[in-house]
Amino acid sequence: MSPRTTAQNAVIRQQSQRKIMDAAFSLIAKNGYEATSIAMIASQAGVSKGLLYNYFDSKEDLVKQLVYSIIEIGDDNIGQIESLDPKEAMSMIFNWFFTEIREKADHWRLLTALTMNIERFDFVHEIVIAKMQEYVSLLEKLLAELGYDDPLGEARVIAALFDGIGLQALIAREDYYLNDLEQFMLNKYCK
Amino acid sequence: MSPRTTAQNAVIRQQSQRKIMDAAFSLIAKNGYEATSIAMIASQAGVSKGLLYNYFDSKEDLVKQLVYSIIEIGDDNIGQIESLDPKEAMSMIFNWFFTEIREKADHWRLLTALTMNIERFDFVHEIVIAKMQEYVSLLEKLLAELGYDDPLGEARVIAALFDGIGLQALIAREDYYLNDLEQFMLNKYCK
Amino acid sequence: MSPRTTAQNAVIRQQSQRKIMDAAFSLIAKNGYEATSIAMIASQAGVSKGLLYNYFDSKEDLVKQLVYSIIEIGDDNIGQIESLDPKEAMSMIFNWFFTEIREKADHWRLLTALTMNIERFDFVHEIVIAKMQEYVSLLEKLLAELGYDDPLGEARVIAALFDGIGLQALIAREDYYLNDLEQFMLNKYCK
Amino acid sequence: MSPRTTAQNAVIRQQSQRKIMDAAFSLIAKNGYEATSIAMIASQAGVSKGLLYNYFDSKEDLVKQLVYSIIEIGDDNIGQIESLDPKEAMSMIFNWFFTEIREKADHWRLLTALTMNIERFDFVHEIVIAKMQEYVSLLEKLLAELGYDDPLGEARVIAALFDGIGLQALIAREDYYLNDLEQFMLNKYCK
DNA sequence: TATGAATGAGACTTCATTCAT
DNA sequence: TATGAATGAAGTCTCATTCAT
Repeated sequence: MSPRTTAQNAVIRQQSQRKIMDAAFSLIAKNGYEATSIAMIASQAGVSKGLLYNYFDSKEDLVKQLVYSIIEIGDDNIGQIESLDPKEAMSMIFNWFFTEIREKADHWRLLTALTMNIERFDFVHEIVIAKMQEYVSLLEKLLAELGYDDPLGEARVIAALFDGIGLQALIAREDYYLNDLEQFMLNKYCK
Repeated sequence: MSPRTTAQNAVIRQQSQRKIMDAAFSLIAKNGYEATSIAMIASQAGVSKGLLYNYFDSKEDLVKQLVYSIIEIGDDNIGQIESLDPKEAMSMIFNWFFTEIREKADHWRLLTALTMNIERFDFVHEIVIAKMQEYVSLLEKLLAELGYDDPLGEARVIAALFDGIGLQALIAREDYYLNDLEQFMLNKYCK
Repeated sequence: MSPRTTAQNAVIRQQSQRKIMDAAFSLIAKNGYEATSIAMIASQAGVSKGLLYNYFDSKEDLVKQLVYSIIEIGDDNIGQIESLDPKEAMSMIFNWFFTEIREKADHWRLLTALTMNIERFDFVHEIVIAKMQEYVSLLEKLLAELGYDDPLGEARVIAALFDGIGLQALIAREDYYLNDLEQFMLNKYCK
Repeated sequence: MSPRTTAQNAVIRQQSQRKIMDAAFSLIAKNGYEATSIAMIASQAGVSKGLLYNYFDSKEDLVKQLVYSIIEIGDDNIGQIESLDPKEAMSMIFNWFFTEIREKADHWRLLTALTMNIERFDFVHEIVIAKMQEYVSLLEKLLAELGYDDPLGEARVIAALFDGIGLQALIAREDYYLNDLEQFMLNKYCK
């Protein structure tokens, strides 16, 4: 019997990696990094502990790859926005944000949880801060075009608001008044 | 050696408990729950590990008591505010908030970090949500008195803003533009 | 009930350390470093695995302390020899060596085994080489005084002989002809 | 694709086995038995881990076969020597020994290292002792013919010397005075 | 014959907790 | 009240070995 082909192996490898990363993602998002053990991840992924180390150098490495895969997904949004007229752009940003919060709550949860762990995962920290800066700049530009008195101050407030809403949504879950907040903000900034 | 009186013992007990909780607080706020060991706490408190278990049933119990003690400290502020005129009250709340962020960053850090660990410390979760609700109600009342159109919506925004600013201040540390934000908000809501 | 006194604790600590080091010593001398697990050491010492780490930072640290304790024991012999007349001195060195081989075979075994592990325990390596050099120098001096043609060459031969006999004794155990060799060498060099 | 003939298969088998044993040899000689993993051996041999288990029952079995193959290589030397005149024979043995030490240091290293692991590889132990005995007998015969007083004692000394020099050469590496020792011994025993 | 993904026992180590004193 | 030596469960990670292909 001949051995598996390279292509077959590639498929198998990718499937296993996917299973492990999915398990790691949901568990860490729910319980945090320290409270999630390799044994739990392997068990939820339906593989042996050992296999995990075929694909990731360490628990830390697994989390890093997890973060990178999440970040990549969210990356291409800003470019599209720059060309729109300011009001539409604002409205699009808000829409994007609330959609994100609703549909990818776990991404936020994971990143927020890891950001707290500054000592160990300062690269997440760096990334998150950089992202935030980027959004503040974009908002500032739009708000200036819309004629606001203090566009930078206002942009910072909106950025803080995003973080706060994200955090609250994370904590409150089910019954959080996301819709109300969204309406309120659209009225305030995009009317 | 005459035995200690009951009163003396009570004093000793309280001092030891205080030392332990202070040590636990500063260590956990800095390094997180999982990264802080009982040995570290006992060592920094200057007591033995054994003694710690005279006063607290477990590490988890110690953290619970810690959280309760922090929450209590912050509790008596709301009462004083109710009697003021709305503008002063708003201004006082903002002032209280920014002072809190500046001077008790560690309290925030601890609570936020624990809140992430929902599975294990869901009581923190409950408390934090209840507090938030309380503040939203107070703000709503004040904003209504100040004639805002949608006082509830606005109150929720402010509450989210507080959380967001708190989170960002936590993450960004040194160079965060707290002063600018404070001025901006005072201008906006208390002028 | 009052806690143990410092002195009591010191005794307890020393006893436990002794038990652990003795167990580690005999097991590693017999099986080698890699083939001896912490679990085996703890079990033979009659303590828990955890206790071992109260006294030693790591398995490697345990071995280092083991080696240092062995080396210290053997250290004070050379000084006493220098003052004797050459023949007596030679005889004393031989006597010391054969006694050592006979009575502390396990010391030799441990050091030889670790010396093989150059990558990990190069400090043993260094120590062993330095010791060897020291002995060669001493022997050279004595042989020169005894009128040998090539005292350095002869000293090197004797040093190699010591190592060879040590190694063979290690390997052959029970039935090795140590006595015969001792007689032969005393006749040859100290007559 | 016509199936391979039995003969072709035999060739392939032997080549693969050779590659594996060569890799195992160089790695274990360098790093020791425990520090050399099956994965390393397979990788250096350019075959899969699975294939290795087609030819060897276990890691231990691989090492055994390795040792046997090394021993066999060294085996045919003694026969040739018996017919020479004693002085030439002695000189030849010495020459053979020093050549061995110089050019096949890795063989020595491997055997010595394994010999230390008596528990696990006692067969190496047995073999080495038997060899040693054989050489002692041969030397004794030659030394008797050369008229030495105590040929057995002298033979044992030479055997021990060989072991000692081998060990020291192993430990000291680069700067060891092999040449000096060789000259010294040739002068002493073959002049 | 040959591959390498997968397993699982076992290695070292940490740490909350207990208990004799 | 107070100590700290001792425990043991659980954590991360390694690696010889198996097996479907």
